[in-house]
Amino acid sequence: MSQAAPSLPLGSHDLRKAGLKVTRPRLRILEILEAAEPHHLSAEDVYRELLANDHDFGLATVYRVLSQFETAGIVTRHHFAGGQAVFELDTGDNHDHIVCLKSGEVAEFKDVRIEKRLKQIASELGYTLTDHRIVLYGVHQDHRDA
Amino acid sequence: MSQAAPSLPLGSHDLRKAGLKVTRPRLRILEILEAAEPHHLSAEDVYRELLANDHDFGLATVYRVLSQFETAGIVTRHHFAGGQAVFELDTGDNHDHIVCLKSGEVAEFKDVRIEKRLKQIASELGYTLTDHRIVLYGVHQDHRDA
DNA sequence: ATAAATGCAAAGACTTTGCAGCGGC
DNA sequence: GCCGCTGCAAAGTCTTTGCATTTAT
Repeated sequence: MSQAAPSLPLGSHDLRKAGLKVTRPRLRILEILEAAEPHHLSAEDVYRELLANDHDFGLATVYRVLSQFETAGIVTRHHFAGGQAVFELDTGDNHDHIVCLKSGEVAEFKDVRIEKRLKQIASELGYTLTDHRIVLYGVHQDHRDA
Repeated sequence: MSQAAPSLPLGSHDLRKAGLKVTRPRLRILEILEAAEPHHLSAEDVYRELLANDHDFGLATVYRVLSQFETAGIVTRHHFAGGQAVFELDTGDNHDHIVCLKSGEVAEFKDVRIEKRLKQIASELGYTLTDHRIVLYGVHQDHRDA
């Protein structure tokens, strides 16, 4: 009987392209990142998710894979708070973030005007802009009280 | 002979205002931060500076003092690279930073247009903006080759 | 005098690394 | 079968903390 489903799991392509072997941990981590809502997960978050649904994987592997993904441009690493790094799938749209100081929630936004202006500023200072990070800190109206 | 100089070392006022005792380590750290060029020092940087010119102070004290200063609003903590935090005197002008990916140098800039726009964006998302961080990553023209 | 600040060393949080065995290709 | 990947545990880096002593007020 013929098999209609794709012969390779989703995400394999990205891994191949990055020169990474298609392994179970890597695929699962990709899945977890894709499914994540909000998009930002710490290594521990990913690890817990793995433990909950899978056989055992090592935390070290999570860190290794996330670092490899970062190098490959598959994920982006952020340092919102301080201690822990968080990772998110790099969708290529290069959005920015706003963090609620009361609830810790992270929302996303993107603004072309700002990006244009930043590029201009960099240029005025003698830099060729490669990337940028904007993090806004504020209080969301739903958490004024807290 | 009368003494024209102020009776208290520079910086004492800021410390008092913050409810912190005026101690030698705190004054020295303030001085070091004021003199720093560029403005951004890691705890280790401050520590080395202390060791070079003073009796022995502990690295733990440096961290403690910098944290207290941060709480008091005297300094701001940044996480440009990843690993190490860097500190700079909070001059109140709330400028932003651009990091050269080749040399690691950090330059500063300030742009009111961007700040206005960010405030607006936050507001549109339902947030009251408290603070923001912008870090640009690029290559300075002097380090294209490196 | 009293409470706070310091130094030291030890502990902590987060992340990376070494190595023997397992698993894609 | 080969080379890369994984798990485990150990090491690393940066930062914080406990406690006895010193210091500012």
